[in-house]
Parts: sequence; structure tokens; C-alpha cells
Amino acid sequence: MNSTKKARLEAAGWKVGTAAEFLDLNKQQAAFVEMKLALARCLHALRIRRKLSQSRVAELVGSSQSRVAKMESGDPSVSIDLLLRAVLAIGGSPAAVVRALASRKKLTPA
Amino acid sequence: MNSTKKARLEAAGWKVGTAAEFLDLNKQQAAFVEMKLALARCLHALRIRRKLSQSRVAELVGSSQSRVAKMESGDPSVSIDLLLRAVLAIGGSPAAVVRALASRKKLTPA
DNA sequence: TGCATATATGTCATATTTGACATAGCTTTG
DNA sequence: CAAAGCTATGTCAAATATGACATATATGCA
Repeated sequence: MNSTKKARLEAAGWKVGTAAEFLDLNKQQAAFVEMKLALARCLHALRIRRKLSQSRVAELVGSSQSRVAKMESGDPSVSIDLLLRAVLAIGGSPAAVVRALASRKKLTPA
Repeated sequence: MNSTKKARLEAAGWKVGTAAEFLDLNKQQAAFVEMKLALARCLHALRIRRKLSQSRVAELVGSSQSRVAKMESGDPSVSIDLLLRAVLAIGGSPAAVVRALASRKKLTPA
């Protein structure tokens, strides 16, 4: 791609990069989402094992039932920080967190 | 503690709980901070190994040099989300992240 | 020394995340 | 069936995190 076209695309709001960069970005994003989902599953599993309702978890975390539901579903509006704090708040150990992240499932193409 | 005193304390802005709850909270907070610092060290080590400046990392992450400095110092204003994205952005593997979290150092009392 | 490069720290407007709320669907149990 | 409890989803004002910037300090090098 020549620099003129690159400039035009960027002026139009596009990021221009190599195919390798594009693939790397996807990889990074996928890895990030996988970790988030791993923590979401970890939280859900731990909650069920402890026989807690989402409302009870909300109390322990200092949050609300609706947000706990979002945490467990990996909602985009939930940060990894919040997920981590929730897992720890219901008694999850750091080791459990590490195990969850280590065993995270790969996302498959749609 | 009787409920009257509890009510007075809470009215004054204090959280009232058991000693066990207090200790648990400290444990959770410590675990959380330890993980954050582990990622901060991971980012720094990886950056040095790759011979990148903080400014270069900022470009790769889409952030700024000052924020990268804050990331590496475990500044309270930096989220774990951002630290994770930074590590991945400079080529850190999910496995490296897991290793960093697994080998996190314990915080010792001041 | 002067100059370039790298890192640290404080501030701030803006962007994102948050708890709270309303509400709907779903089960269970009486 | 009705009531009660649990979970999902959308919304929003307030709280927090963010990139950008200015600037200080430090180090190396000509």
C-alpha cells in the first residue's frame, strides 16, 4: 500500500497496518476475552459450589445482583478487576484464580 | 457490640463487622494487590527483555509513556485490565501471564 | 557543557465502569 | 394458581480509569 492511500484511509478513520499486525491484534483480543470468560466461569462454579445466590455474592462483593449476573455472563461492561475481586470475595483463592486462567478454553471461530 | 452502638458507628460512616471479616477483607485486598504487582513486574521484565522503551510500549498498547510508567509501578490508578492488555500487546503470552500470577510474591507487613 | 533519550509524577477532561434500579422470565413450592 | 426466590437484561447517574500533556530527574554521549 502506498503512503497516499494509507493517508486517505487514516483520514477516514481507519487504522492501517500489516496483516501480521492484524492477526496479532486478534490474538491479543482473543486471549484477553478468554481470560475474562475463564474468570466468569470460575466465579459461577465457585458460587454454585458454595450454594450462594447472586444476591448473596453481591452483598459480599459490595455490588448488586444484576452486576453479578453480568459478571458471570462475561458482559463487556464488566472489568477483569471486578471479576477478580468477586472471586476473592466469595472465598476463591489466588491459586484457584491461577488454575482458572491456566485452563481457559480457546475461543473457536464463529 | 450492641446494635445501638453498631447503628451509631454506621451512622458515622463506619463499616461494622467481625474480626474474621476484617481479616478476610485484608487477605482479599492483599491478594488483589499482589496479583496487580505481579503483572506490573511481568510487564517491566518483558519490556526490558525485548529492549523496548516505555514510549514504544505506549504505542503498541495505544496509551502514553506516563501511563506505562504507572503500569510498571503498580499505580492505584491502573487497572488489571490495562496491565493485561499491555503484557499481551508487547508479545507476552497468556502462559507468561499465568506464570507471573502463579509466582507472585507475598506482601509483607510494613 | 549541551543535547538527546528514558523514566517518573502530577493534573485534567473525557471515556469507561460501576452500583442501583426496574422489570421480565423462570422454577419451585404451597 | 399464586407467591416467593433466583437470574437475565436494559438504563442511568455517579464513580473510576484513561490518554494526553507538562514537567522533573537522570543518564549517556559528543
